[in-house]
Amino acid sequence: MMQRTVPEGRPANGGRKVAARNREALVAAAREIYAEQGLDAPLSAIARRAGVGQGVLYRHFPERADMATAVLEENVRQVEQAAEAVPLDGVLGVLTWHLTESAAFIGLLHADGAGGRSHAYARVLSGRVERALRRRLPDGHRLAGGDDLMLAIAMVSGAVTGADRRERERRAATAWRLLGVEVGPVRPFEG
Amino acid sequence: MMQRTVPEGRPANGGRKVAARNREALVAAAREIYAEQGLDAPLSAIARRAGVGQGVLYRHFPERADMATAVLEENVRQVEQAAEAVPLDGVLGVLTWHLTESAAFIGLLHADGAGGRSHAYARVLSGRVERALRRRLPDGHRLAGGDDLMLAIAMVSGAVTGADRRERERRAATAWRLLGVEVGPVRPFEG
Amino acid sequence: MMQRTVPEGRPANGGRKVAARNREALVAAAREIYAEQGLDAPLSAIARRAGVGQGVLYRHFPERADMATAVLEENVRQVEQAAEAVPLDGVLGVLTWHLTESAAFIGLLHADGAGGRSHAYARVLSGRVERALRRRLPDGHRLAGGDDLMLAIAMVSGAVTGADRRERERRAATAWRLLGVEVGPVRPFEG
Amino acid sequence: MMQRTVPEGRPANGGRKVAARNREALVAAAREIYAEQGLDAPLSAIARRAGVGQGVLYRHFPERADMATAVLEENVRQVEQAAEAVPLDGVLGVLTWHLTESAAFIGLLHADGAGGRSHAYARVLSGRVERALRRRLPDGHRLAGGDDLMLAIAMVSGAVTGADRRERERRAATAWRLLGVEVGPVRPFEG
DNA sequence: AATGAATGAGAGTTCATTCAT
DNA sequence: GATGAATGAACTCTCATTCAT
Repeated sequence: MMQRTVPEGRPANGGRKVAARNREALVAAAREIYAEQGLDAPLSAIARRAGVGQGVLYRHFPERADMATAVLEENVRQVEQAAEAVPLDGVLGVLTWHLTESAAFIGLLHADGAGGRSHAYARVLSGRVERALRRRLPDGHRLAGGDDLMLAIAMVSGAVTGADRRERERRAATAWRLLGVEVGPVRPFEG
Repeated sequence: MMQRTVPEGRPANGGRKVAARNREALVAAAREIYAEQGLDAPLSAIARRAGVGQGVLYRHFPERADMATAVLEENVRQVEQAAEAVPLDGVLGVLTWHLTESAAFIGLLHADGAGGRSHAYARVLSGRVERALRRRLPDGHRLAGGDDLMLAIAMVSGAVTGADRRERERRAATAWRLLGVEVGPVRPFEG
Repeated sequence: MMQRTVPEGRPANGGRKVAARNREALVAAAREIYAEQGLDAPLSAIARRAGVGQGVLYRHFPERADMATAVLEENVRQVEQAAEAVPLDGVLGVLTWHLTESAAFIGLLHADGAGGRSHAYARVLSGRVERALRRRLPDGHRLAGGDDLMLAIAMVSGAVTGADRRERERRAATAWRLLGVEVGPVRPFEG
Repeated sequence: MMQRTVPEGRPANGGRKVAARNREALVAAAREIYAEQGLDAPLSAIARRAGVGQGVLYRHFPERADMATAVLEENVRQVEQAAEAVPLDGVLGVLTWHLTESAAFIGLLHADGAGGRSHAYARVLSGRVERALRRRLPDGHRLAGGDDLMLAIAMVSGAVTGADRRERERRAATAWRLLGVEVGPVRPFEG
């Protein structure tokens, strides 16, 4: 049988299927790179890690923040799913896991906005986190009033920033304790 | 290759007297720029704001972090002075003022960075803040144990980041309340 | 801080086809600039002469020495080709031509520098020159022993540096005479 | 007895004696720094090593090359003194010692001149070396004709550049051997 | 649609040189 | 005369973003 040769110099164009796969690969790569290098990591590093060209990255995420937002989006979705399934302390455990693992979570919820599309979207995501938690929040809970809930999250986030992975988890635990809040096991949500 | 400089029409060289003035101008400029743009602001912006050449900045602050450390140092000194004069809630008020005013405060105390001279110094400053507060901390205070004290500060800092000035102050108050800690008036220390 | 680029009125992006052409242009420009200004010439001068942006230079030659090595590589190839075709005195003529034309030649073969990738490669090239010459070197030739051969080349190079073009050629001739070695016509190798 | 205090902020002004001492210190420092870092070493390093301000350096050596020339001048004087006292092979030994020790020697004799005062002076020094050697050169010596003598020196210089100290000495010996010239012990001239 | 090279604006850093004190 | 700070141009290197193929 003859060997079919791939025409040289013409990169494969996989069509729609590949496009979706690329998007996922980019988000996954971004999650890793952000964790390793922080949110300021060069976009080229993400594209490289994802195994795609820079152009693809721009096609899927035209603004720099879109990339980070996409990672955050996934995190938020997990928190929402957890809120469907487990009581408050469990949800907080999942949330805490994301706080300690994912640079995107902290960095973006914190982002002092110049505004812009993705800043607005970060606020949307922030609202989704709040709603997800609040449905599990019993009346009269310590954090039930005003924006105490989101503030507490920001505080835990503040407690963990700047430390290495192991230390982050320890600090998160202490921080919640100082807030007088019970937190379940710190781990990702698995349906 | 050697550097070839064109020495035409050079502005006056202020001489030795201006050295101290320049240093102060740089620190003041850095405080402003950090507040506006964050700790990653370009050094050139600081030099420009201070009205000096880039070389002057490097003479006074050979490493990037030295600049931020100098700002931090001033903040810490005020906290220490407050701790000499007023009781805990007052000191926390001064501390909180710095947390809400100065981007350099926590970013630096917290950085678990690569090490290096100024990282070590940041730890020294961190220790000084802790000692200053602890001497005013009654036994059995909520934050008396372990590193609860510094962690609480980091938490308030986390609560505060990303908001505008007015909002920052409100959030700081709420954050301390969530921690169950009484805080005096939020203001700079004036001997 | 992130890099903010102003993308106004950007010149055309030549696309992938120009890559090879750019590389060649850079090597050619480097050859000229090195000859004019020495191996320490600013890389920006090379990029400018080649008519490309600085980034292109770095893409093709990530380390400073890579650029010089590329020039050297071409020189060495010519010597090797000459060694395939003509007897010793002819090869030495070609070699001498490169010594008198190209600043990159000895500066690089000689650098006992810190090591690093391109230093290693320089040694490879040095070995290739030596082998190319040695295959044409009759037993018992004056330069047959030890590293006499490469040392002699370094000596001629030393004789030649610092003079203008015409003078260089004269000195090279004298230098070889002092070494008691017969050299053919000094000229580039043309297949 | 009262302690006499040195008036602060007024650097001692030692008068003429100190000026001479400073000049010597600078030349000595330059010799060291050049040996360590090459002729492109920052002038500030030389001033620092000499323990004087940058201004003093410029007072004594207004042009960059003046500094290097001063070092070279001393080298040349030693060769001249040797030529008064010992036969050719001894003088060549002293010369070789300088070639292997002193970056200034090689670099400057080689300097492809833009011209300028110190380039001219380098030629003067070059002439002095030649005359010093020639008076010891028997008629009919290998290097007696034309500029063979200086060319041979340049060749040895070329042989040694780029190697580390120990290697330089070995190469110098081989180089002189290839030139068929007998050389005495390689060492500085001590009256 | 994907690729990956090109572009060029900065950011960081280093020094030669001047000059008030 | 000496000191050493100031100046700022020049150089290296990095990326965000575009775009021919």
